[in-house]
Amino acid sequence: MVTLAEVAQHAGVSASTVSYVLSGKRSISASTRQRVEQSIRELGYHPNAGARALASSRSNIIALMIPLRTDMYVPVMMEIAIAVATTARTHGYDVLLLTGEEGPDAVRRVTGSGLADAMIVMDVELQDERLPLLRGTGQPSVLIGLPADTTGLTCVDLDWGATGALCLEHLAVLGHRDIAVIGEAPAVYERHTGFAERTLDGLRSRARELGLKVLHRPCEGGYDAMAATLARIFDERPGTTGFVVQNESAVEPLLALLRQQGRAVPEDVSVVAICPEQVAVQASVRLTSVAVPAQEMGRRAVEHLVAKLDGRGRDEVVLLAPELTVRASSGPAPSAP
Amino acid sequence: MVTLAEVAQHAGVSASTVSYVLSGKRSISASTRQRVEQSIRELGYHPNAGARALASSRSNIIALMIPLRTDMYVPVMMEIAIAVATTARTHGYDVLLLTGEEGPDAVRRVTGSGLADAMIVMDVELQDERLPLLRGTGQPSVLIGLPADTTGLTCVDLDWGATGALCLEHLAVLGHRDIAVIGEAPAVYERHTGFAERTLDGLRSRARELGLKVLHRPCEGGYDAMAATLARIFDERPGTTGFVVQNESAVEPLLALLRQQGRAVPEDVSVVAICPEQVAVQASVRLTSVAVPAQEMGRRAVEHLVAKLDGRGRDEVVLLAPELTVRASSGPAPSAP
DNA sequence: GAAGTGTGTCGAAGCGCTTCGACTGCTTCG
DNA sequence: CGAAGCAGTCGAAGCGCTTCGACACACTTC
Repeated sequence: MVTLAEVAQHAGVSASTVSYVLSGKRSISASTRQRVEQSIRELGYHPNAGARALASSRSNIIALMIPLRTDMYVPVMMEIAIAVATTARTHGYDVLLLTGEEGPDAVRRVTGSGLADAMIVMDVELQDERLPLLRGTGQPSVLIGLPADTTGLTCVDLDWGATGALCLEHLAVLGHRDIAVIGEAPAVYERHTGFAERTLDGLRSRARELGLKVLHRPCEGGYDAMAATLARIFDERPGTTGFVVQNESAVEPLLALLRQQGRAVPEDVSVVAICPEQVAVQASVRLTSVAVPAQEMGRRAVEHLVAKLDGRGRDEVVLLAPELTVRASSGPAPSAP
Repeated sequence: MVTLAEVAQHAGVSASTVSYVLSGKRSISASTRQRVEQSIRELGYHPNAGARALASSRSNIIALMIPLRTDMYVPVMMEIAIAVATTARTHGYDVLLLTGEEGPDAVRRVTGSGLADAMIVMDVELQDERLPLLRGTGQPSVLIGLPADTTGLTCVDLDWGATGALCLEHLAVLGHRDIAVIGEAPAVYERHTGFAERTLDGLRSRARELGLKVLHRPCEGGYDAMAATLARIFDERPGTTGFVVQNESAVEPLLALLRQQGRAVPEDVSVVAICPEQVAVQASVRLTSVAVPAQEMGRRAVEHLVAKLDGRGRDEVVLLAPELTVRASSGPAPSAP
């Protein structure tokens, strides 16, 4: 293993000079710099991470807490994680992967041990146990998701309320009056995950303003669950002509079942999905949808974190504006018989 | 920030004693141990990771390289990553997330800097650039996936050859003679990803033994691509009655298209899928399938790595035996007209 | 020409931990 | 009863780096 000292000797300078060449924190003459860089290359030197962390009390690592559960938005989570990792690298950081399993203890451990300089937390619940800890430590952190109380926190998220409203509006403009909302699995609502509730709120309040009727049904993914859910919906509200789906694994079943029942999309019923772009495009009917900007969220989270670590940036809630893309699954409501 | 020295002072012992309490590397009297543990708790002490790494030249971190691409098996990758992270924690390790982006350099960086003690590499290509590096370093590593040459490497993977053979056999036993294989996107084959090619080899060689005809077609996911692929298949081989699908995003389109064409599953054609359990169960027809044991793979990879780090364990190729679960998508071949 | 101002380099201290050898009392055994 | 062995503890060295102050030297500035 090559050390700084060996590089220094090889280049005929002192260790501190090599360090300054590496960090750029003091000016170094061009000739010395070149000599040192040459030695670094020749010897294949890599600074020891532990020593660096100890001496500088900076680990250059960002911790990322991902949910343990895989009952929703798996590809989204993955995309965020990848975006976080790659963005972090461009700023010189590595990413430590924590699963939610340890819960709040993970926050303590990472903060206390100096393992990471900062933290990104996903799958935030409205009253998340981790929040007090994050507020308490001096460590910068960014949430991907929005808790009930955001004071003293930095959050990045899609504006789910606006997303719900946008979907509703789109259907309203098309003349639909009776809307069914197919949501995530009941468990998602039970643990008060912010995005699910906010979407619903946005949807409902806009419906109230526009005088539309909204029926919300959580739904496990898959055909059987969707079939049951759909039956109940048409049972309660036979006049339903608009659907908003926020559950990737219910999208395709819904389309298949509608087809099976002889309800044409978009002639008889319109469907608007809230899902990753890929799902919307690959579905059997190209779906009018609001995409979840996963990459953007990951990137923004890291950038805010880096800003904080550099002393710039302050607590802030960043809500990304939803964008609705009209595709083939929505159209004018059938005129009443 | 609380240090070892402060704990020592608080407990009235020397720093080394506290260290030995923590590591258990020397015997400590029960009374001293208790006093120290008490102090640790009272002060909320967490050992500094950097200092530890420096002094012991062990970071207690495992690096996990995941693919940057998201053109296949995203949920599987995610499941593996989560399994790796949770298993690693039970052995006292944390996980550093690396994307394939940096390529081989990431291996050099992590190895050289002592950032991680060991490495798990996913998305292995048959002739992977990273292999020479992994063989060269003293660092233990485990591949999830199988390259062409495994000498000096430890690998964990599903036995894809056997998986292919198993699917083929199942269809053969049911009397199908003309089999179509719907594969991953062409790009996956082009970069010579081991699993895709091995599956195909296993399938084909068993087909040869049993005298069946096999037609392989790579396929991007989604309806349009699947429709084109399916048309070509029935065009070339109108007598096709068995399908093997290795591409999650082609599964549902295939089923829908078959239905649309009036071909009943499993009465007219049988479908066997190679996909995550969830996809098989949630599909519109419950699919006969071979599951990808993602969790198992992640767990095993970590356990092998930990064994190596402990000086136990040696290079070895672990192939998990595939299991085929019969569900509702496969049945006897229709007797020839 | 003395004082001030940069610029480039070095030496040494120290980050918080692990670990080795040494020491102290015991017990145990020939 | 002295030597040997062991459990339990301590002190000190050192892991590889960053960073602070000091210093040498070359310039400007009055």
